[in-house]
Amino acid sequence: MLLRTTTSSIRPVDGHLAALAGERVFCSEFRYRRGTEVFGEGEETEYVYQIISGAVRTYKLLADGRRQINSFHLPGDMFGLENGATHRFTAEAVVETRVRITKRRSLLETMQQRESGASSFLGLVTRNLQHAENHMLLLGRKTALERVAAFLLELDERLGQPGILVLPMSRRDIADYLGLTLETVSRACSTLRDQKMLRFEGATQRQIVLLYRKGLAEYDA
Amino acid sequence: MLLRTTTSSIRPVDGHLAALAGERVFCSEFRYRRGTEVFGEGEETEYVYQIISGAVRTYKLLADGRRQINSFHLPGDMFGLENGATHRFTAEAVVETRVRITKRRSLLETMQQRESGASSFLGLVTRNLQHAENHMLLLGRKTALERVAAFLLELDERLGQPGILVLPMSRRDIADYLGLTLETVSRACSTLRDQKMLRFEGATQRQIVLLYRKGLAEYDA
DNA sequence: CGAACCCTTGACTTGAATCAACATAGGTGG
DNA sequence: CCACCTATGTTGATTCAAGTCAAGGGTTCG
Repeated sequence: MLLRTTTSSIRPVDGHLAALAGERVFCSEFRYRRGTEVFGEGEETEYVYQIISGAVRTYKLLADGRRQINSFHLPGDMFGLENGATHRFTAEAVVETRVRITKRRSLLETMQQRESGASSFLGLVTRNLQHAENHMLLLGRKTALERVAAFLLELDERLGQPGILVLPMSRRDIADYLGLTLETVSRACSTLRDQKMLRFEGATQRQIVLLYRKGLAEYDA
Repeated sequence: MLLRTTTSSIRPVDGHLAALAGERVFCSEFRYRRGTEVFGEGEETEYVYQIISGAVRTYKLLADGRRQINSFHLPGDMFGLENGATHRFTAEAVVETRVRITKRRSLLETMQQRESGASSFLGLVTRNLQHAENHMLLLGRKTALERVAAFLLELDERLGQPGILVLPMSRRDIADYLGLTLETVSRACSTLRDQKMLRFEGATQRQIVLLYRKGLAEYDA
């Protein structure tokens, strides 16, 4: 699945990845077209990725095609750094996405030399675990409306622009993240719109303005 | 909630916890009555625990009482060791449970002195994350029958005695782990019994003999 | 301009939840 | 040892939240 477009040959760059690993780590930039795979479940964990722009989804599949998206990765987020030798899920570009790539090996070596590096790695895994724990509560016990409200608040926090969401992912992606169907997600959004908690902006339904975050937070429970 | 019964004063013991942390770490044994809290969400992470006998559930609650059990901890398992300063969920004894307790501080210090110690801690967090990832797939996308089949296979693997399960937890606990109601869990067990995939043994419904694990694994998908 | 998506909405179906009744186990105290 | 009580578990009847099926409109892009 190497549909990568190299936009710059191997060179040192600044930013989180480089900062985390030290100046001597060399990174390169790649570009993934929407829908292309970054890595697959079971593949060797050779690289570590950081998103420059765009978005990536990581997911697991059941034999009959049912999909569960673990998480969305947005600009600034690192992903693909794992303890084991193989990836436990698939990563795909949600939209045209630029990523910074580093050899896992060189990053880990640099990490081990530094106190803060090791705790960064642990911190990364811990943050993922924490997110997973909260998501299990959502998937196991929340209603459709609560899930969608929680999703909107989560993305609102992560996308920078408070109150204004430009979602990179489709309703189907959201559904597979929240353990729902795309129709149910759509209906929940419409319900929240009717309740004046949000408003669609512009031509598409992917630009959302949050009008009453307190109300959403109450749904979030 | 300090209903602990000290069965031995502070003394060194062998076993995983001690082995992991080195001989110099002092542990003590405690006993928790069924239903008593080991630690609560938000409490300081002062101790690390390892189960000698019994079982512990860790869970999160919503405001209205809905509960999601993250995981069950069985003899040999460590729990309560976290990166942050506070626990992210509550831990309770499912049945009368004996645990070995160590001061988190002394364990972590000993860990930091050892190469293998640090990687053990990371390994622990990674295993938890991996379990959570699989559980999200279950909670988000599997049917009731698939969930119960997966649960039985998971416990079969972890309880040592292959094919023979003596469940320490109630149907309600199982339900709150699988994102179902206790009635649905009960019905699923009955269905699997009618399909000759399992058999109840003895007086209670908590002793289960797996008759056809291959069939269960197919449900697991 | 047409084709492929994406999203919404309506009608209906269904899997699991809820409500309810009952059986049995296990613990307690007389 | 038995009578009682509370926990727990099963099963049946019914309801309901979310899934499925279907139609139609809007955007995007080759």
